[in-house]
This record gives sequence, C-alpha cells and structure tokens, in this order.
Amino acid sequence: MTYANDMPTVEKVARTDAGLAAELRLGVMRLRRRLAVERHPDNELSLNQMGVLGVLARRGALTVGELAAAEKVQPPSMTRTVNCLLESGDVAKRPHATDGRQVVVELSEQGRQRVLADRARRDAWLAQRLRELTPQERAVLRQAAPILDRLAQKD
Amino acid sequence: MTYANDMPTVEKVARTDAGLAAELRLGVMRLRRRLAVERHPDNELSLNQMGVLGVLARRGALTVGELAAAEKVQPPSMTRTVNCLLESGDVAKRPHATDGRQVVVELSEQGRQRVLADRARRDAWLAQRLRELTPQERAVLRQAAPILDRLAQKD
DNA sequence: GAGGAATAGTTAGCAGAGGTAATGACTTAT
DNA sequence: ATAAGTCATTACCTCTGCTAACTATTCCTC
Repeated sequence: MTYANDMPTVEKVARTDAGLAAELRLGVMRLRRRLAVERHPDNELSLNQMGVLGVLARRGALTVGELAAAEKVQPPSMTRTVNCLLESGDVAKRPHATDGRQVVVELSEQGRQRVLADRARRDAWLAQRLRELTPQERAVLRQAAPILDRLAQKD
Repeated sequence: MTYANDMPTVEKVARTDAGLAAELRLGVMRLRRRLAVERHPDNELSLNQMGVLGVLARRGALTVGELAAAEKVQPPSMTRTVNCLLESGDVAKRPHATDGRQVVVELSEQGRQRVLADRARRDAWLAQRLRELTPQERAVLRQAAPILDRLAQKD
C-alpha cells in the first residue's frame, strides 16, 4: 500500500531542510518500534541485550561504564542489562585488574555462540525487508547506517 | 572518544550485506534513544505525543484506529496517547459522522500552534547535529529518511 | 427486522526499559 | 591521613508498549 497522491508524503516533506530532522526522527522512531516487535521469536533476549552482546563481540571485554557510554544509557540501566545477561549465562563479570571500583564484562562461550547464531539468522524481518528494496535504496541505507550511529554518538 | 583504529568500525561492518541489518538496527536504536533524551526542554510533550500531533497536522483529522496504524502501535496505546493530548488541550475528540463506533481526533488551535512552534524551533539537537554533517551526508539522510519510514510501514 | 458476527474504542493489568537520587567501595590528590 | 572524586549498584519512579477482556455499534444473514 502506498500513500495517496494528493497528500504530503514523507518524501516530499523531507526534501526541505526544515523537515529533515522531523522526518528522520519519525522514521527512526517508527522503525525502532517495528524492530522491537518483529524480532526473531526464538530469541529470548531483548534487542538491548543483543545489542550489548554485539558490542562486546566487536570491541572485546568492557567495563559497565564503557558499555553504558557505548549504548548511550546511564550506568544503572547498563548494570541491570548486564545482570540479565549474567543470569542467562551470556556474559561473565570479573574484577578490573588494577582498579577495584570497576567491573569488567566479557562474553561467555554461550554468549559468543549466541552472537554467531544471531548473525547467521539475522536475515529475519529487517533483512527480508531490505531485500525487497532496490539496490539503490540498499546502497543509501548502507551509507546512512554509519551516519545515524555517528549522530547518536555526537557530543 | 573515538574507536581505536584496529577494530571493526560501523562503517567497515556495514559494507557487507550480512551486517547491514545489524548496523542499521544499532544506529536506529541508539539514535532514537538519543532523540528521546535530547528533545527540547521547554516542551512538556513526549516524542510520541508530538509525533501524533505531527501526523494530525499532515493528514488532518483521523480516527484513533487510523492514528494507531499510522504510528504502528496497538489501539489501546493510541487511546492513552490521545487522552494525554486531550488533557493537555492539544486535540479534540468528536464522534464520527456516520459510524458511531469510531472517534475522530483533530488538532485544537493550541495543538496547531504547538506544531508550528515545534517546527520553528525544531532545529534543536538533531538539526544542529545535521548541520555538522557534510552536505553529502545530509543528502544521504534525506534519501534515507523516507526509506526508513517505508521499512517501518512494510507488511 | 431480529439475532449473531465483526469492528472500534476503551479499560485493566502487566512488563520492559529508561531515568534520577542516594549509597558503598575504591582511588586519587592534597 | 583525609578529603574529594569515580565506578558500580540499589531503590524507586515514569513512560510506553503489549494482551485480554469488555462495551457499543455496525454489518450480515436469515
């Protein structure tokens, strides 16, 4: 289903600079909500938890504070997420080598397996939808993804 | 702080098809979280509530069900959001002309003013960050925004 | 036209995930 | 040695989504 021809579509509005922020925000929020609903059903971990596992897989063992900064949440939120992952057995905590205040979080073998398995069947909802796009549209998104991430990291 | 040079960055990973879904998801989730934090402080309405006002401003009066479909939430969620907007005086409800089951939601004058004011000072956090991008990057996002929105609408 | 099925909205209750404030443990600096 | 700062945690609250159940209305079938 497409929009009616006589009403302002996202495409038209986003052509102006004033509308870009608004439309980008709408698209991001809606897509994120959709992603939360459409995640693979046989994965009992939430999107946030999988995100943390992904960061650990990409960057290696990190402290709770570093994880919080990477995911742009406050430390208490990351403590809770990490504790969930601890209960599910996907990460382990160990004391920092030189600083007794910090706690280092690292992937367990199970967590590593889960990341690999998740990547292997990541072609679920989003990847399927991506396949329905034109190559040009995929190319746009491939360029846009890192920009979105950089925007989230700014300041 | 930026990533170390010897580890896989978002840019590198997203070059492969297998990684695009993952990186797009991460970027979308982080940016959305950031947007929720960085919204303009003198606006007491949430992002969702402003989103609904924006839809009403763009598409005119809609029923609760149409709003729920547009924002990709379930009807009860939209009922609550609309009731919040009703309390704040930004929308009004009226019965549907021909179907007694439906409830039509329309912007009040205050709501219209709020949308205009919000657009006028929308150049807050995101727009400022957008300005810090290169023209090429902005062009990419301008193309990407409608694609993201279409992805969220799929199926 | 009467009765059952379908649809729109709401109410009630629950869960996830975020935040702030306050606390405890440890480190650093004076 | 002590004061100040930092990291993680705990306690508590809010927001926003969901499903299930309920009401009111409309549509369909006989």
